[in-house]
Amino acid sequence: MKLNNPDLKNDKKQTTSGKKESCTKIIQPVQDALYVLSGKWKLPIIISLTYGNKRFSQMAREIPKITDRMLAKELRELEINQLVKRKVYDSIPVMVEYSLTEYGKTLNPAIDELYKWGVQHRKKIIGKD
Amino acid sequence: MKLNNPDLKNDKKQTTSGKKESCTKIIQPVQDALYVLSGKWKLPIIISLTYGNKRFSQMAREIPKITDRMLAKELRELEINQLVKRKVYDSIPVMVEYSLTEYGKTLNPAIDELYKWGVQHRKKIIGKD
DNA sequence: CTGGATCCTGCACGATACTG
DNA sequence: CAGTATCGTGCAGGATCCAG
Repeated sequence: MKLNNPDLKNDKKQTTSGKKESCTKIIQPVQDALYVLSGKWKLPIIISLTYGNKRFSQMAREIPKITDRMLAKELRELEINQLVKRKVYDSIPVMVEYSLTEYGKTLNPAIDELYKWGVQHRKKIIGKD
Repeated sequence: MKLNNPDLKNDKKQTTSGKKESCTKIIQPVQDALYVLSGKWKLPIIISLTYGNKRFSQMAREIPKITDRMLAKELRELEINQLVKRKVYDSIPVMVEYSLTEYGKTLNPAIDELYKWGVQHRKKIIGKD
């Protein structure tokens, strides 16, 4: 299982607004983030968990159109990347509770901005159709 | 050429922090955003352009590992989605200048958060290797 | 210099069936 | 309930060559 972006290499501080420095310094960390969040379902899963700990079937119901296979697969990757925690209760039948790790919660500001942009974008697209 | 997320449908206001409402209301706009930004290169291209208008070959040099084919393809999609402007100068040889539209610039906050998270993440990963 | 045309490959993702 | 196993497929994206 691949854990890290194979291109991980350098490091530097900077913010996207203002400075003139080489944009590749910005691009690399963004690509690192995209790598961990890659795929169609990781952000939806994370969002689902920011609204409370959930069980597998609960998430499967809440996330539109996701399949069991993809849910299981992406949850596994998110767990490996320590964004998601998995807790098994030895009841019958088995019950599994998923939750965000503290690290996972640090994605919240980024998700929030994406959400806000998405809302605007949706308005723009629907408006002119 | 597909322009819009085929699942475009509803709309509502909300922010990711705080409220209790159904998370699917959050998921949909985020997926809309991801749809427009999909692929390995769209954000890197946009970032490159937030640091100034660029010509094709300039971007090809600045964005690590991108191929001419992908650069052309993704620029086309970004132009269709009105995030990027394309201006042709009738010189010999032809010169083309790309720039962000005002709309494209509205992605800045989201990119900035992704960048900040990416920097932290890179530190975390490199730290424990 | 700015791309387009072709060819090729892997893998992301879906569908369906099955299990402890 | 919480997944796994298997199969099939499209398409994203790389490599290479060509063109106005």
